[in-house]
Amino acid sequence: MPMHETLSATGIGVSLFDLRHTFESAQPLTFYAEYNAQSNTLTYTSGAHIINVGASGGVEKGTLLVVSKDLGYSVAEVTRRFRLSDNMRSVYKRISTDSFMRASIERYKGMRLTLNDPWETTLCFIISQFNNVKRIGLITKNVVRTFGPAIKGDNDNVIAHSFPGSGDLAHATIKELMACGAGFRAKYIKEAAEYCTNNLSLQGLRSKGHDELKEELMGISGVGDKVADCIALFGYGDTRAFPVDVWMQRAMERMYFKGKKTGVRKIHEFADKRWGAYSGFAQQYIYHYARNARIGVDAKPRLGK
DNA sequence: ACCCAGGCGGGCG
DNA sequence: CGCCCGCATGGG
Repeated sequence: MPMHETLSATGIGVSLFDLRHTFESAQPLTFYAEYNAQSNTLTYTSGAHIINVGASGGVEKGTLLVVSKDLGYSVAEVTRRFRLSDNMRSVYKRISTDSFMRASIERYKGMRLTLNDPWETTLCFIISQFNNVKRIGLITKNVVRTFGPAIKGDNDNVIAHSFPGSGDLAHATIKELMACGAGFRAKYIKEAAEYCTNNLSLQGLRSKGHDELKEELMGISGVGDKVADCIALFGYGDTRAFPVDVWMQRAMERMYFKGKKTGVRKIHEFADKRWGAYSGFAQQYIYHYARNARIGVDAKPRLGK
């Protein structure tokens, strides 16, 4: 009879932190974590660990309550995952380049970039292609439930699944992946899993610079320029990365190119010149604002002064 | 019914 | 190179 492991908890002081905006801004945790808006709490897995995070207090100054069976691991995990060492005051100073950016920062103040496992990020964003946020989450959770190693509770009952590693998916069949709803991405998922298990060490790319990192990532089946930017940003913390999806393209054209059709290359050049190593932060604020305000679809954004 | 979604691979010019 | 097309599927 194993000793009953009890949960323990501790609080971390945070400033300029908003759990809801962070969760809702279509980063990897959006696709496989569980968020409770009522209690402002988030539950997710990290390896075989189950982590519970609750945010309280204000956005300017608040507390992150961490609850788990292994506090040492979990506090380190939360600190890394939510990039708590980012000084948002200086980030905002660096990306407040115009009234649109100031409006987005004001509206989504405290939204953070997250830093996730490279393979988890790769899988999430292969699933993301030509897809919408709700269905990305649906498919990702199906894949986790189907292929992720079981996490068992005190009664030996399955209470959750770890995120499946590339090795767990390398032997998946197309049929099984289709049953998860992956559609035409099933082939990409299988090929990417095989490649990242047998031919490429994602962990080994951590020391690469922006350009070489993207180039290596684009060697993975189902990973093109945009998905490579997402993996670089959310999986490696490469904040020079500036993913341009359809929402970003429309918003950038509307806000910075007088509404004219503009190629992704030009948009990248513009972002790099304007925000440099902070482009990834700028991107997240532009993306989240654009998607919620439906910029370029059916509404005009209201700008601050 | 119709259009769209955090795009990519492949084929063609 | 760049351009163009098909692609599974469910939400709005």
